[in-house]
Amino acid sequence: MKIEDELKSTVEYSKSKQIVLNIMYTVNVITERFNDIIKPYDISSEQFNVLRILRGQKGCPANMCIIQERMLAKTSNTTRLVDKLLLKDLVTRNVCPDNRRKIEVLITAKGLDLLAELDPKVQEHEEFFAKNLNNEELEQLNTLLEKYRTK
Amino acid sequence: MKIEDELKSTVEYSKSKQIVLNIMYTVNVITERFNDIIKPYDISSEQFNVLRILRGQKGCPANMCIIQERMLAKTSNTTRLVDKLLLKDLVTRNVCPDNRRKIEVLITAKGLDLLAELDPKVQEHEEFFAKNLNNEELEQLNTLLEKYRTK
DNA sequence: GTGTTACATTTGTATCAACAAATAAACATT
DNA sequence: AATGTTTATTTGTTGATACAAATGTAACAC
Repeated sequence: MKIEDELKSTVEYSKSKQIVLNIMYTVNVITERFNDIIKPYDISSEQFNVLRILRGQKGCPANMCIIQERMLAKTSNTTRLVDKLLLKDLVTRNVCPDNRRKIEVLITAKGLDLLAELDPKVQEHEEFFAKNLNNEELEQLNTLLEKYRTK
Repeated sequence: MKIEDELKSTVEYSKSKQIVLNIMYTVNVITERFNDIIKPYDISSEQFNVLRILRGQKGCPANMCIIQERMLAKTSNTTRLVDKLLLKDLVTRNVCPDNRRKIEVLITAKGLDLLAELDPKVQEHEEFFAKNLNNEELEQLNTLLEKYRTK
């Protein structure tokens, strides 16, 4: 469905405006569905994102800087995100012995269990939309997005 | 730049995960730049969005339902968004005489002036990214996004 | 070793978003 | 005309976000 119709617009947008609104709108569609998935598990999508980053570290502790640069939304407050995860025993947080300015954050077994439980649901979510495109189209979309955001 | 590199990932993602992260990341890149533009004007991007919807009404008042269904983020609180615009004299709000459950929201001359001032900057913003793609690629990207989010 | 700068993270504050519950008017039914 | 139902909007509350300023630590110059 055209973006003008999704947003019930009476006027047609320029190509470049269409793209911006189209991407923004698509994110909201994706996010809405994703939030439904993780809602029963009592974590936010950004908290989930941090957990996934920590798992990606494969046992190697991550400091705040590393988490920040791997997060989707760079403006999020990493400290308070980790605070929340700490309260739920999904991560541990310790001052780095080599450099006391740094913080070592690690995912716990409980955190890993939660991710393992979510994995199939998250995969299903990703494939729910991806199944609308064939393999070549998926490649194209990825490539176009990469090219689009070049600064 | 590949999404894995943007997010400094050590592992490669599945195609479907790439798309989700790619779209999410691209929105953040777009939004970050857009917020820089509107920041000096002391309105949020959602407030700007509501103003644009109201201008699109071409003098015809919009009620809350109409605004809501045309907004990008359907979960936003329209009442309080309009509150903020009202405080800045960018819109007017009146009870609809025909149906007192409804509210008639109109953009003011001041609101229209603000939009007129922002128009070239917003257009420049949209074209900043769009210029990375040729006309055919822009079409393709729009089409792929539409197809992708089919439910 | 003292002072300066850079780095890593936290905290304060004000604003904004999410979701459920509440209100209030219009419409339908008997 | 009283009753229940639907529609349109608002409000309460809790939690998240954004940005600036503050804190504490390390590194380096001299």
